Amino acid sequence: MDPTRIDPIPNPAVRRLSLYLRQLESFKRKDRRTVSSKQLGESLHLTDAQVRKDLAYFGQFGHPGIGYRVDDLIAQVRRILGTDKIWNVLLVGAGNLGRALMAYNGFDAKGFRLVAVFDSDPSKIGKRQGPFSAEGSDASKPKRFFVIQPLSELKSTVEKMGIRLAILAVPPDAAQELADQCVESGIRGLLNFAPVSLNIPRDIAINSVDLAVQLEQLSFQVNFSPLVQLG
Amino acid sequence: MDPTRIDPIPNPAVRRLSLYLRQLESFKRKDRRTVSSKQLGESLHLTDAQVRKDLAYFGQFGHPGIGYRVDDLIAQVRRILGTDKIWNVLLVGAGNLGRALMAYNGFDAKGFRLVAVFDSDPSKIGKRQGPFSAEGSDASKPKRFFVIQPLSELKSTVEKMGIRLAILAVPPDAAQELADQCVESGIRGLLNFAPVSLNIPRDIAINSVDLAVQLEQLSFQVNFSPLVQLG
DNA sequence: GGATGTGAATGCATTCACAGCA
DNA sequence: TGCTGTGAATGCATTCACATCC
Repeated sequence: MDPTRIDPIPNPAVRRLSLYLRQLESFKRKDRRTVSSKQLGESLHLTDAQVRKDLAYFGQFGHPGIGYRVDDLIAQVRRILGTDKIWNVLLVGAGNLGRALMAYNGFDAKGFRLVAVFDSDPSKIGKRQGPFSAEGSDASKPKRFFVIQPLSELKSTVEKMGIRLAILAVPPDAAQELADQCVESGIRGLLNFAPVSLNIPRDIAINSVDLAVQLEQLSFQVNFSPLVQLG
Repeated sequence: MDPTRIDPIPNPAVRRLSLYLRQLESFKRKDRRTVSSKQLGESLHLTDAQVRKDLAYFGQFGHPGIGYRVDDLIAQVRRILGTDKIWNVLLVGAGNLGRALMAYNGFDAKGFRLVAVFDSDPSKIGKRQGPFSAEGSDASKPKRFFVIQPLSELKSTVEKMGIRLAILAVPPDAAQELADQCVESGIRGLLNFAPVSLNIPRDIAINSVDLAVQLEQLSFQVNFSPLVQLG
């Protein structure tokens, strides 16, 4: 009817896209040149049909009789996910988790760069965190460090550095208030580690990681998965 | 046909159960005595029908005209998730993320207790980590610390302490090998923070958290959500 | 009135199965 | 032969709508 109507893309397909990318990068490290939907699927415990359908939502990337060329597909998936360009990311919260995130240096290879850290605790403002050296990785890499900024500088920093993504690693009580400040400052996507449900405008992307929730899921599965039939 | 056949429980329903619990605990802190499916749903951006159906998979917990009694429902959901009893949890990996997890003290209130930490790095073995004091929380609480154990003690510790859950916070290259060791030691559920797809037996529960995947999902949504129609 | 629990209806996502291409 | 891309069929999950109860 409406020719401008685009086929809806299943959310689960987008989630799997990230897994395909991760797996493809692993294949590339092993110098694999091509991979079939069957092989890619098996490595992730998915069916070949699932893999083909997911990728086909976004274009025709495969070659009948051959499979998918690893390099090409990596480039395509990065483009689709938007990580072919670098995203500047900020962090709110310089507590235990925040420090672990600052020290984590797997961001850059994935297209994300942590560029600023904020905290509301006056005793932390202005303090330098780092330098962080890569654990178990090339020690000759340039060491990074961060100077903790006050929230009063949030908006200006977001604008100055063109930051669109924020990671929230703060106590639960403070999370909503700080999420609001991020949104007001122009942030377009939030990764929330606080164990609370945040209210944010519909046009802002959000993703939450709650450690307790993850463990509870394991608890349930370990206890009851053999007894109750899971769907 | 088969009277022993139990209605399959949708996986998404189990995931939401954890969110209901979190939200109910928040309502309890605000001294709410009862809550309706509509109110609980709105706080999590879900429909009331969704909430009722999810809870009804597990029993009849509500009261027509009243709603759900907060205390009762908390107890029921905890029982369903299996967190009415304490789970001993071990951690593999005393790196940056591992240290953040050791310092995190939100476990206990949720029914999980971190009781042992392992690392393969000989220079870390025997070292004490901590004491950890609760940030922004009651400083009078007993301070905890951990002595890093070698992997050779994994199995005996799992057996001695009745540990069934493990958190894997290790580099990607080591993750599969260490997951295997956990399984061999009797671990029944794994929470994996390494950015790799693990192969484990079907009867072992697994849950993975990959920071890059989370950020990629945001990247996609921010870039294309207004353009492409998401399902 | 105000709320639950639940079959029935709808809407999504996955899988099947096969035409078509290298 | 080996593999993709894709309509059609199936299987799940969500929503509707209403009988039922406080």
